[in-house]
Amino acid sequence: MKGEVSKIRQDSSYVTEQFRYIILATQRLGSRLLQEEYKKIGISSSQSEVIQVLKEWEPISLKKLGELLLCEEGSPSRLIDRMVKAGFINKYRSEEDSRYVLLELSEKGREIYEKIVRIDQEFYKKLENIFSEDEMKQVNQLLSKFLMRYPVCQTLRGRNFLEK
Amino acid sequence: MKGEVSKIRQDSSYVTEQFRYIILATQRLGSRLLQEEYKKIGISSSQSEVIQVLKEWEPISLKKLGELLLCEEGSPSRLIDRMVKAGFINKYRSEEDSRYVLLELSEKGREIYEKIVRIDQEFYKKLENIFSEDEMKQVNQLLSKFLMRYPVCQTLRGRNFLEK
DNA sequence: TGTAAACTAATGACATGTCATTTAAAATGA
DNA sequence: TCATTTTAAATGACATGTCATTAGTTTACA
Repeated sequence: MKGEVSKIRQDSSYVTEQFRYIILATQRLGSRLLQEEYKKIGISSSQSEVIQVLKEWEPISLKKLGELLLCEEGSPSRLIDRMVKAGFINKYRSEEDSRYVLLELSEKGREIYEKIVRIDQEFYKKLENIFSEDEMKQVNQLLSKFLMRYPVCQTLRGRNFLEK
Repeated sequence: MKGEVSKIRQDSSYVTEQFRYIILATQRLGSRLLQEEYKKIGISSSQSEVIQVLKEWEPISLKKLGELLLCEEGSPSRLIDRMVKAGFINKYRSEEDSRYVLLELSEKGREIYEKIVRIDQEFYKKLENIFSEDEMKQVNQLLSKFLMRYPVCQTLRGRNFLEK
């Protein structure tokens, strides 16, 4: 029986395949759990990430934002337009260089930032109930070996999630 | 300076936040690297997953497929329609129960399956150059603690990526 | 000084993922 | 036997992610 055969595979390729899908599943599940909470305050995960990056680096250009975001590459124009429309962000052209758009959180954006922080802290508590700090540190260090070989490590360093 | 402050954080919440984003970055990077390869043979990651699931479980209903896929929940009608259109999959109504649609790989689907396997094996070799088998096993076991608490573990067990 | 190159942002087009709703078929129960 | 409930699939609507192209501004260089 076909399903049965793969059940007993223990070759390294299988472990690697398992690794790949477990990382995928973990990310998706984590993302879904957070989306459920963010939805209650009327934002998406991507918007949450934008708000947190703005809180820390505002005012910031669209390009710089794009460099710091994990959720999208390039110029996140449409995501930002929707957030401007929703009232979370103020956007204006730079007076010094009209190529640049500058972004900052609005009052509403600051308010929702506080809610995001609470949601994230609750989510982190859930994770901390499952994993010890050492276990997470170990995973962080191990996966960093992979991440450091690619340009995404710049984004992570920019966000202080990876050391130099 | 705001960026500086978070750089020296070592509290557990920070480790957890780091963990969250490193998992996200790892999944996205892995996904992107694979997409680059899959693109060369004219498919997407989701289509690749569908083809691999069909190869192993065909013929299969849309609903069953949806249960086994990590890339989408519910009834993946549109993804399948595009793959039927592209010639990878044959689709027909069940004679026993017309609610069911049954799916199987076409000849073209079988051919591309062989290419997918090669792409995946190359990708796994890359991962195996970075991580030892023990390291990946450890990550698999650790993240399983999280996955097992949620329904996604059924999907993973169905795919033989999680033990009972 | 004027042109070309480089840079930033926006847009087009499409696939994907999510959530809700609708449609059609089968099962259940009175 | 018929009405109701359940099930499987399809569709609507929207946000997101990707890749390519376009438009406008600034910089560089001859």
